[in-house]
Amino acid sequence: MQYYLAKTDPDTYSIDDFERDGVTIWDGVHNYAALIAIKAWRIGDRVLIYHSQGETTIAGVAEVIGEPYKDPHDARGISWVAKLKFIKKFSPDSRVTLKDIKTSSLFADFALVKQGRLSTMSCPKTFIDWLHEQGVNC
DNA sequence: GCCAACGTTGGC
DNA sequence: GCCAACGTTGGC
Repeated sequence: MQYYLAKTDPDTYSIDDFERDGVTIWDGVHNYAALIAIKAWRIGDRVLIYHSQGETTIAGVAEVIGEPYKDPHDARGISWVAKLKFIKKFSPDSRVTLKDIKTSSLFADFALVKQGRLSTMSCPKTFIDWLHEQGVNC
């Protein structure tokens, strides 16, 4: 089971929207490097849902429940999408922030820090271990 | 194939 | 709301 991270602008689609929907098709990813991550998603993998606006935080967790497929609505045939199930959201005052991740200085090589505009990425195991140490139940 | 111009994203 | 970073596009 692999961990990934997916960014979303909470003004467009927040963890609360996701909680309400329960299941969603994760779409809107067009960037080549980000698509590599989506295409690698497999059923049972976990995806950390990250808010990329406002307080930049890890807001919750999702699970991949459908194999990725080409976005039928993308005229150019570039984008891929996959079905995600809402698992949990973290209470707003206990969320791990981008600042926390940066100040830990352990993850300077992590794409979240190094490649600011990448919208989906895989998470190194060291990062997940660190999250667990922070008390993040993911 | 290169690179300038342009558009978009994300962080603040 | 602004702007830096950087990915993408288009002209050559």
